Amino acid sequence: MAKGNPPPITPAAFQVLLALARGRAHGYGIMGFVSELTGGSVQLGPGTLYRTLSRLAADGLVEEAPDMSEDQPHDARRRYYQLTARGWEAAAREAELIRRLAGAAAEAGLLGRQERSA
Amino acid sequence: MAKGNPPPITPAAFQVLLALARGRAHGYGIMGFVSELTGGSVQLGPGTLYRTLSRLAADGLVEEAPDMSEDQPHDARRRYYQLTARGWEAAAREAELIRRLAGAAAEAGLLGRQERSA
DNA sequence: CTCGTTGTATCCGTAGTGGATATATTCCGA
DNA sequence: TCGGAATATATCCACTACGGATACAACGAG
Repeated sequence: MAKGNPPPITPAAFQVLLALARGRAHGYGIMGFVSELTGGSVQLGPGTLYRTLSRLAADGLVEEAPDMSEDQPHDARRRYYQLTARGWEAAAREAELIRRLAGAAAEAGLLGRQERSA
Repeated sequence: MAKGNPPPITPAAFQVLLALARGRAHGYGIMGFVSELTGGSVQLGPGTLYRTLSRLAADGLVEEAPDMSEDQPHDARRRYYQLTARGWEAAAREAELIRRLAGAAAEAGLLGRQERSA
């Protein structure tokens, strides 16, 4: 599972990691979260989603969670996933890059001139 | 050139648009800018760069600039590009999305807990 | 029991990416 | 001024990610 060199994080993979950073979730829930977060401008199809999940699991960045929903009636179809420690690190690394891009965009005047101290 | 529906902005395309948002530049300069901005974690190969530039130009998001360097000895090889109005809008739209992702990452605790008012 | 919905999984065509290669121009040292 | 290294653009090819279609299992409502 765990590989020596850090595998590259694709855009879709980051969306999944970001969704799971807020807590464990199942595939369908991730789809909804991404669509909602991005206002519908990013929509993961089932193909992309489940293949991405499989690849992230194979790389040891996410792992299947034992399904803890006690208030829900327990849906046997759902498969819950959560971040591993390595997954969290990878997500944080990528998030830092995203933040830098957003900063550069702000400096270039692309954003509505947010208050930026520096 | 200009198309009816807004063409999707690929990751590489956004890097190029972001670089050009700071001012006109030539291909090789864009490569260096992207590599420097991202600390080397993102590197556009020549294939990706020039194909992306061609596609952006065909979509009317960038256009060739007439080369205005007066202090430089004028290098005839260089081809300068700059954003069009539509290119700026597309870049701004994409930058807004990036900013939202960064915000979500911060809320999830992925970033080093930057000061966020809300 | 039956039907529509939820949820997961796989397949396939398309497109973006990255690296190698080719070629022309400029710069610099001998 | 001659030649070689570096700069800069451009194209080609293999690989992989992506998106949509499709299939199928399990749940809930009537």
